[in-house]
Parts: sequence; structure tokens; C-alpha cells
Amino acid sequence: MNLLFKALSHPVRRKIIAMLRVGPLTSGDIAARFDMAWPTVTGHLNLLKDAGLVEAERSGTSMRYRVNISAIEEALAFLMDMTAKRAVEVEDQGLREEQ
Amino acid sequence: MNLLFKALSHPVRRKIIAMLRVGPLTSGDIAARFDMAWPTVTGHLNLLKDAGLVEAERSGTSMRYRVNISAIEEALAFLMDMTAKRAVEVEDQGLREEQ
DNA sequence: CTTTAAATTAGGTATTATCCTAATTAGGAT
DNA sequence: ATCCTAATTAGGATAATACCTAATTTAAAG
Repeated sequence: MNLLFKALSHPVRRKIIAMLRVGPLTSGDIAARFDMAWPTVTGHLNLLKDAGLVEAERSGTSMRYRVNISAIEEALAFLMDMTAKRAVEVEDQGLREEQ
Repeated sequence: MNLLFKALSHPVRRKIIAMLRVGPLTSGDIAARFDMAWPTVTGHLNLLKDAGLVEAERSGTSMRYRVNISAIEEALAFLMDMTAKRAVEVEDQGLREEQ
């Protein structure tokens, strides 16, 4: 959860995710759309990969990156839980909301 | 959005939010529940405040912190959008899902 | 006004992040 | 094997984080 939110805290990384949401892209395609050195983009991609937000596979001489939605859903679930009303479990009655 | 995710990326700060979700607490109450120096906790609280995740008000000699749910909902909305299917607007027909 | 309790700010240090250029690896084509 | 393109890793400079102790602010109580 740490790496996940940390990865999402940088605008370039959020933009990369938005780009990949449309469809998979190669490292070069991604790097070309930013005004920074390619190795810097690779760094961001590695961080996204460590956070589980993207997956990479080799395609010939290129590298194809795709977004991993389930990681985003994990963060989503965490935040949902934070906004949820406090609930107490009641035996044989399921969940009852409180407050 | 930057500060928001950055604030959420530290376990102590997520724990503080979880604590405040139950109800408002003073700075001292919060600091007492961690194994770190009080000023360090104050630092985390300032960061949470900068991110809009908590609000503080003075109560006599104490400081009462409360969680600001709408900031969390903002992050939630951002992630929801990331997981949402791509949609195209169609005149007089509302939204239609695609792909 | 002085003291006390609550909390923050100031200042310092160690670790981590972000960016760069240069060097290296990997696969495909000549 | 050699070369070329795609991409990563290595190494280094600078900025930002996270923690600590010491000093300062703020409000209430004596």
C-alpha cells in the first residue's frame, strides 16, 4: 500500500497510467511523450512496476507496458474503507451501520 | 492530487487518518499512540493538513484534529476514473460504454 | 506576572527521490 | 561476428523526507 500511494504521488507516473489506460505502449513510445531523458522515464516505469501498477513484457527488441487495473482497485478499496461509515458486526444479523 | 497521494503513502499518516475516522483527537492523544517523538507526529499532521486530509481547531490549550472525508473522496474519484471504462458522449443519448 | 501544560517551530542529520549523462545489455538485421 | 535500435543499469548531483533534540509559542491556572 506504501509503494502504491507513493507511485501515484508523482504527476508523470499518473500520466503514464492514464496513457496506458488507452492501451499498451512501448517504453520508447512513453518516453517520447515526455520532455525528460529516457532513463528517467525508465525509472518511473520501474517504480510503477514495483507498486504493481504496470506490467511489462518483451516484444522483440521493444518492451510493452500495460496497466494493471487490479492494483488501482486495491487502492480504491482502501480509500472506500476509509470513507465508509463505521460498522459493528452483529452475530447472525450481518452488518449494521452506526452513527 | 500530488500532496494527497504523498500524504497517503506513509503508514503513520494512514494510521492517523484511521484513528481520526472514529472521532476527533488532540495532537497529544495522537502522539501518545505512536512510538516516536511528538514533533515528528506534528510534522505528519502538518503534511496531512497541507493535503487537505485533516483539519485542526484550537480547543483551549489543546488542538483538535478531525479527518476531512471530502479530500479522501477526491482521491477516490480520481482512482474511480482510472478504472472506469472509456466512454464516449453521444448527443441526446447520455453516455454509452465502449470496449 | 509567573508558571505549567500543550503544541509547534527551528535546526541538524541520515536516508530516499528525482533527474541527468555515460556505459551496458538484448534482440534483430546485415 | 558486427552493427543498429531499444531499453536498462550505473553513477553522481541536488532536493526533499523523516526523524531527532532544543527552543519557542500559546493559553490557562495560580
